[in-house]
Amino acid sequence: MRRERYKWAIMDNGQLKLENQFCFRLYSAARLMMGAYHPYLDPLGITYPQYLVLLVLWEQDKQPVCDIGKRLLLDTNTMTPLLQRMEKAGLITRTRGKEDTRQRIVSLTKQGRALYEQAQHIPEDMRKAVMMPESKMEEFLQMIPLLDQLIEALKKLNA
Amino acid sequence: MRRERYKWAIMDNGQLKLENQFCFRLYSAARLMMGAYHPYLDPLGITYPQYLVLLVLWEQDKQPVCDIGKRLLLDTNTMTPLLQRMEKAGLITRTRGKEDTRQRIVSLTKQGRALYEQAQHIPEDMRKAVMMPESKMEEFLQMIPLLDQLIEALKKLNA
DNA sequence: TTTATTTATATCGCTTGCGACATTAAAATA
DNA sequence: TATTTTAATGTCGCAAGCGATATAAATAAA
Repeated sequence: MRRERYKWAIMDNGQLKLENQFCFRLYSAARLMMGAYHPYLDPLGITYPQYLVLLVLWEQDKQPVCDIGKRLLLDTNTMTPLLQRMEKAGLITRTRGKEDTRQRIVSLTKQGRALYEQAQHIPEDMRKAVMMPESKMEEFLQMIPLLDQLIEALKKLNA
Repeated sequence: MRRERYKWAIMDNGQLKLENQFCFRLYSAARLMMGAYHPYLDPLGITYPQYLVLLVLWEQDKQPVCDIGKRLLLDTNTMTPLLQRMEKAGLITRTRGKEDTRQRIVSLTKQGRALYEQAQHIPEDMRKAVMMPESKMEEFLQMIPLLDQLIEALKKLNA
């Protein structure tokens, strides 16, 4: 009994409590945020990761799998099945690279390109839905450079 | 051509670019952060979500599934299989509730409790590994109240 | 030019996460 | 008490993620 209390005193400073877990907050916020996209992505028939792929392709069509993966920080073991599903859904095509025959060039179909118009309102709608008091916006945006720093540090760490 | 440019001008203000996606940052940071836990969780033979369950049980043993789920913001369709795997791994037991026979009371096994000691160093190790310059710590911690606000807003939104 | 190495993609297996739905028991209401 | 509603758990199916591993093509090195 006394040993238990002693152990607590020297070992546990509360860092193993859920409330003190920075990562849990990140993990929860990310999950809930993806959930908040549902009302806007369901009508388009796409998931959030598929939306991310489309964002990349809308910026620049006809990219090899690895380039898209680099933007999204996802490896091919995630990208390939994801893209296969999008191909089956008629949003993209995957053709062999001409110069580098190993590559798969991902291109938007007419349908995939058409979704761009329907997606226009999403960022604004999400902003309104989530960061309800408009005044809070600036506070939330403060996180962006911090998240970017964190991501850069983690990219190196996981490399 | 001119129509394209016009459309761009009125519809696209760059919000559909990946760099302007707040959620993508959250999503990436959360994934990379979980990846950063691997070196510390693999030796314990647990995954990050399993670690979260243990955090909750280490705070308070013998809880029904729904209470753990409420803490982790996860529904039973996620919790049940997760707990079944943890039971199979010998970390917990799942017994029927006495007062409320619908409930499954989740209890730590000796093995599950023993992991508490081995987990003591994890928070500090993660901090050192990820937020490398100690000076940056305070900046990162600024995100906590903002993430909490965001999570609360999203909980209501997804409810 | 062989040979070794790296790169791009893919497959397999397993854990999560979650929408949809089913089941049973507790609680509330008629 | 009988009935309705709610709550706790579970199953099913599918989309992600990701470690491990395979394959083939491009590149570098010997």
